[in-house]
Amino acid sequence: MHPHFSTKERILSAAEELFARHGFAGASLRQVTAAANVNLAAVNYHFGSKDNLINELFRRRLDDLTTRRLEMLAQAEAQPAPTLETILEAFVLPALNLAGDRFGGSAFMRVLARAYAEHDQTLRKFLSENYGHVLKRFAQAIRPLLPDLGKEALYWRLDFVAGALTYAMSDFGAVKRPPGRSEEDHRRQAAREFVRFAVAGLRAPD
Amino acid sequence: MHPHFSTKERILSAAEELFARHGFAGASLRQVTAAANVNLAAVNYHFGSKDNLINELFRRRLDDLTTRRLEMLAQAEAQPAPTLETILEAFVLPALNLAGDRFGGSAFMRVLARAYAEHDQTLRKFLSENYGHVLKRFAQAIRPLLPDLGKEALYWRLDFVAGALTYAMSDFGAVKRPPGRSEEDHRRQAAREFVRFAVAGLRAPD
DNA sequence: CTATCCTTCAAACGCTCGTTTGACCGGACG
DNA sequence: CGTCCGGTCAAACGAGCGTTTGAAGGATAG
Repeated sequence: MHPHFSTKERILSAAEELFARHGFAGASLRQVTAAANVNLAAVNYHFGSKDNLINELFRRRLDDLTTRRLEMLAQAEAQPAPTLETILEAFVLPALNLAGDRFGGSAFMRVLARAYAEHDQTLRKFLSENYGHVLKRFAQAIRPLLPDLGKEALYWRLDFVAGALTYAMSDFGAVKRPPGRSEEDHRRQAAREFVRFAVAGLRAPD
Repeated sequence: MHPHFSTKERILSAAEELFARHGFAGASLRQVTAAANVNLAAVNYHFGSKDNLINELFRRRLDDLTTRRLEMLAQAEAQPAPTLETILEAFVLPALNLAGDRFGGSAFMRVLARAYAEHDQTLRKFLSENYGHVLKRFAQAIRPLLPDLGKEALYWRLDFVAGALTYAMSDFGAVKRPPGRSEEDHRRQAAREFVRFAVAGLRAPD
């Protein structure tokens, strides 16, 4: 990789870290450009506005993430007898790999958790229009594997699963990484625990 | 709006709604005081600062919530053979009652969801210092009922349970109340679905 | 060489932010 | 009566906000 990062890339990375830490309204463009060692006006030159910078920040990561998720889902469904585990792993593992990305991936996961809590219309509209189909696609894949579950009960539980995943990704919880364990192992452990928990919860008798 | 409420209460309620919608940094004191029909300076007079207003906002709801949770937990443990279901109900029902509170309860749940995404030190420190003991208390109660589960796995799963509950109860979940059903019944149904899901998830093999 | 285009820069534009100030009101109390 | 005092008020404070501007690089093409 080229040792020198472009102005756009440095802005995106700095914004990712600062938005993760202080929120979209809480981190200013002056903080972002200072952290990126870039002139203040560069944001409006390259991205047009702060709102659009936020959109591009999501696009940079989510395009790749959704592609990989749908690829893994297709692989899972191509097998003769798809299991709930493999489908949930298709959802979780790409996010896990992104979170483990060498530069900024985990910061992006925290930004994503903020986006879920965000009720502001602009960002929610952008995300649901561009990436809303992925969740529906996974819901369709899970439905035939839980034939005894009522439609309403399934929706309840998918809500619970989404909440638990978001919560786990935002790294706020009581579980701290033990001193002797690597960050990589900690994430892998989280994914293992999550899939096990979610599968059992979804399979509970109606 | 509600002229018989005190200035402090009107500020807290307006702040709850606006912080839920726009975040702590995204909603200004001018918006809050305008919505509360109160002078701008009233916030600093009654609360000292915006940060402290946020703290008091959490204190108003969480003091009562944790008290009721611990009361119900004590009742569950007083029975000859406590079950996972009754213990989880002690955690869930008070939160659901709060969410269904006639004025502002659901807005507070959305604020709470934002607090989970918040990585800023001030709010996190306040919450963990004042209310962190509750989750530990429930963990102690649940532990003997899941003797085969490792300590770390238990904490992971309680994290998932708390996250699922929080996100399910802020109103951006998929499940809306059907027209023919009362709010009370809807809440009861939600509790049933959640406890069933959470019990199965906790009981998953380690 | 000059001309062109893309990018960077310091400076400034209105505007909104959280907070502070000092005056003013109205009931309580001697 | 006058004094006090918790509460409310309009106004202002300095700082920081997102965005815009116009000039200045710097590489490339003719």
